[in-house]
Amino acid sequence: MPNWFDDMESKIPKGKVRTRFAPSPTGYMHVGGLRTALYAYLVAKKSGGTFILRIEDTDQARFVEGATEIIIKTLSDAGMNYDEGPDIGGPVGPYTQSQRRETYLPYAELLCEKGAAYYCFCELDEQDETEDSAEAKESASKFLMEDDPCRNLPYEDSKLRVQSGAPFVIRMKAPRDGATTVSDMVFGDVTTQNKTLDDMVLLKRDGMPTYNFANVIDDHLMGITHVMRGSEYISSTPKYNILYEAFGWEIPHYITVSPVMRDAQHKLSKRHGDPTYDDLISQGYLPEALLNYVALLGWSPGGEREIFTLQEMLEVFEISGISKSPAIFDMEKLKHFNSEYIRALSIDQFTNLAEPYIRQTVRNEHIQAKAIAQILQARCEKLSDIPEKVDFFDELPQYDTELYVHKKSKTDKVISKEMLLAALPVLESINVWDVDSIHNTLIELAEKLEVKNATLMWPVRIAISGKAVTPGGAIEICFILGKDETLRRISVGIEKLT
RNA sequence: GGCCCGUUGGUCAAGCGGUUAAGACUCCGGCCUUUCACGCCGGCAACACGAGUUCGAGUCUCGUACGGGUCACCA
Repeated sequence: MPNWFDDMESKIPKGKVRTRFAPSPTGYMHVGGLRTALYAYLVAKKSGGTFILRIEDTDQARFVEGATEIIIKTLSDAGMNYDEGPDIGGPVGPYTQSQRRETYLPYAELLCEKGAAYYCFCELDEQDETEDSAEAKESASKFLMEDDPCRNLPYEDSKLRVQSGAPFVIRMKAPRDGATTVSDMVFGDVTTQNKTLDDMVLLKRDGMPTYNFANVIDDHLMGITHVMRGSEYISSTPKYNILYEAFGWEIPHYITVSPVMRDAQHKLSKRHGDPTYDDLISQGYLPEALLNYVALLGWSPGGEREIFTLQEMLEVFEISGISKSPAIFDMEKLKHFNSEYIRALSIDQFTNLAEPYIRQTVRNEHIQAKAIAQILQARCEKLSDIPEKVDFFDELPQYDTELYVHKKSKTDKVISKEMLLAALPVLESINVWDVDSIHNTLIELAEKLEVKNATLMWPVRIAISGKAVTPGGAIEICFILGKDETLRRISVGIEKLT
């Protein structure tokens, strides 16, 4: 038994909740991962506990440059600050598994000594890497379910072979009879017959632990009290329990969450073209909105309320509200959350966020981004929609005169031309070009002409925007465009209608 | 295929043996409005199926169907 273990334990505060988000650094953060992180964060912080980030990079072949940084940045953008992690350290570090390499072997050997694991010298390389076929898998697992010849090797003999330099892996010696019951805070008690458990590898030939083993060791060493992870791991949990028991360690609380799906049969996956966290952000979704939406995929606070800040979630989050069934990610609903969050922004916040998007198509310096932002805010679902919505400010698009025909406003091409002809001189006579004077002038004109406001406003808006749908009405657009450009566009309209 | 898990409207979901089975998104009407949107009002739409248990079942039990997970020296 490595004697520093006890020291390690004394560094962990007693009686406090400790959770961890333990992603493998793949180079991106997926939506499901964000949700797992969120739940882990909430469980810890709700009770004043500790939230830890641990990087699970035991697969050396999968190293991705900068992947850890992406995870760190995402967590920080989303406001989920961790108390211990690879970049900030902590009492039970390091927090990157590849840096804890030497930690695992002694524990695996301890298990061998205790007879709960064994050295295995079998060569299984043939069906390595490329072999993915069901047949290969079947034959491999068949082999494992049969008694591995190494399983019953006397411990001393194995030890000798190891010392002589023979390559080996260490496998867990799963019990062949009895049953193991796992208590999960979401799924309840799940009982598995031990004979269905395989002798999973604990330590790989390269000396690195497998994911499962590293998880057990690190969760214990780091004092994790609540283990949060996806349901894909639920069937290996009985093996975890057997390991914990072999060590004589306390079994943590398991909180298993079902996957976030693209549709009824497929998980959300980057491979299949589903957006990652970063994709969504660059599509103009707000981190807060995404976090809020994702929280509700698979968890419900029970009431009718749906909008929660991270702080507010902390107050209402309950593990009992987590659902067992998978949830399908619905982009439409995300959009709804996003527009709610956009509308809740102050005008300055929104202007700051929107300006870069506005400037993608509106290059004219005379046009105020803030003025556009003002009329845009209530009709913006996501930021990336903005350039296309405001492009007409820069340049009057080519448009079809059919746009002047609108039944509800009682306009057709003939009436529209009359309206524009009437509007031109009165607009020209305005001295102070502000919203009020434009408004008053046009309303007066409509009265004078004895037409409803819409009959006048519709053609004006079409003439100055060239679009059927615009952010804001005719008056705001006239104002933003400025007097000269407004008059010019109206003249263009008159010509088009002639 | 073995083992494990799940199943309330198109989607997210509330419900914990007695309800007219919430709410949100989407969609469709209507109102408001200078368009669209926002907002407000209204509408369509669900307990997978079959047996039990019970006075009574979306809620409990068992089967069936469908879906998911897992069965790697990947995580």
